[in-house]
Amino acid sequence: MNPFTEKAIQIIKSIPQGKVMTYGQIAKVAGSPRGARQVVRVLHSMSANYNLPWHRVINAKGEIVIADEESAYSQKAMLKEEGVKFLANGRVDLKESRYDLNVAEEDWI
DNA sequence: AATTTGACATATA
DNA sequence: CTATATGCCAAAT
Repeated sequence: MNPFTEKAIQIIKSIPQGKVMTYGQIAKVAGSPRGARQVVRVLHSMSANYNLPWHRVINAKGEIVIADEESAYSQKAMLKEEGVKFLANGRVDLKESRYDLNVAEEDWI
């Protein structure tokens, strides 16, 4: 694994309940500002193995754009359970629920 | 090894 | 707001 993937996993695991992060943010913090898609891959591929809270990862608009409707529905339900605020549009309130994370490099791994 | 593929982002019109 | 285009990089095939 490259550092990016490792960091991405750590970051995702560190997202607290009631908070969400965007793909772009995770990628950026993990070291690749344009690696949003890798975050997607990491999630989908590693979620089963690493027990990642994939449901706390959404796109930059706060909208759930997941291909699987069941997954999207579950995600929304879980987020609501955790206290994430949803707007009337069905979007997550990023202003309130986005988890801004600053990495100190050595703290990870 | 080479090519395709993604739970996407950002820019531009 | 929608639509189209382009970039991006690791995992999967």
